[in-house]
Amino acid sequence: MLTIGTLAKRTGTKVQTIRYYEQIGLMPEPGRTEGGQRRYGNAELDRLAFIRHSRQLGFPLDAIRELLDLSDAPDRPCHEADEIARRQLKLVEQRMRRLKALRAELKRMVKECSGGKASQCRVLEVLRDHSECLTEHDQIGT
Amino acid sequence: MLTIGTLAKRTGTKVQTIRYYEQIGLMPEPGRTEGGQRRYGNAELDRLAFIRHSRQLGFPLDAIRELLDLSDAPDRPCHEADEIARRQLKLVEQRMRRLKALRAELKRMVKECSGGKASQCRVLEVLRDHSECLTEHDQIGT
DNA sequence: CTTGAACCTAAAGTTGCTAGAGGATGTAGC
DNA sequence: GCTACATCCTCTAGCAACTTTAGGTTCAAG
Repeated sequence: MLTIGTLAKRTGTKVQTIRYYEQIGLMPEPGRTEGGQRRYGNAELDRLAFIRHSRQLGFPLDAIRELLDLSDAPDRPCHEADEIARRQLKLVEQRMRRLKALRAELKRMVKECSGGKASQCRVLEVLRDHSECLTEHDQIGT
Repeated sequence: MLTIGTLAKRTGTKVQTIRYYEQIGLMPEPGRTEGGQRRYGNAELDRLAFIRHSRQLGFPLDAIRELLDLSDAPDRPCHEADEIARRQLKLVEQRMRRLKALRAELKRMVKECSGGKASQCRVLEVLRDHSECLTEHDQIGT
């Protein structure tokens, strides 16, 4: 019988995150002690490890939910899992391309910083000027 | 005199986002018409362009705030701006390294999918198994 | 039996926006 | 001057995926 803290340590998750996963139905409601504390078994440990590994690969929680469902139903065809993975791969490659462009521009900025006053600073100048960059008006970050 | 919609179009921002920037103090409170609609000048257009370009480079709003302050004080030494840019560059490089590892693992998963049933699916198997991957217990996504 | 680490719930905060409701304004054409 | 109607306004809530805080309870070791 594992406490939530042990589960957390073993999977590199925060305790609160585990409770959050329970809240949104990604982890099952575990058994409790008389005093009301959660106690887990190995099945839960495995499930959480699956979730965390998937998160580390960047899968959103919704996709993980689907993957867990598939994982629980061994007779269903697996092309759905494959689909999800391919989609994720595409996203990752998109982000990589974007980051590459960003890195190039940041490198240029840093390299050309005069080290003098803000008024001559290339960093600020480059930020002020859109014209040299790929003006894709879309989202970043995620 | 520019309306908020014009400003939005010119900078590739949504109208609500501009109002949001105003709310958090990143954009100044502009003048208003008698009826209460916002009217902007070119200074505001430039400022917004600066913000958007910085966001496209992945700078968080806090960093942009600092950069704007620097930009407003031309006599301050620019090494702070340089610092911020370097920090950002480091973050970007970190993310790139991480994404590269992810891509490799995703590619492997996709390649080895048998196309059969979920019970033999490598995608699910790989997700179940942490041992082959760099088990860095830290955040992803951002 | 005491101490203190680890547990509990519930609610709010984080980042950077986006979306919707419900209504007011501005401007172009007639 | 009047009517459409695109655009503007405020306010509130929502998104992902958690994290933090507050205020209290339980468990296990010594």
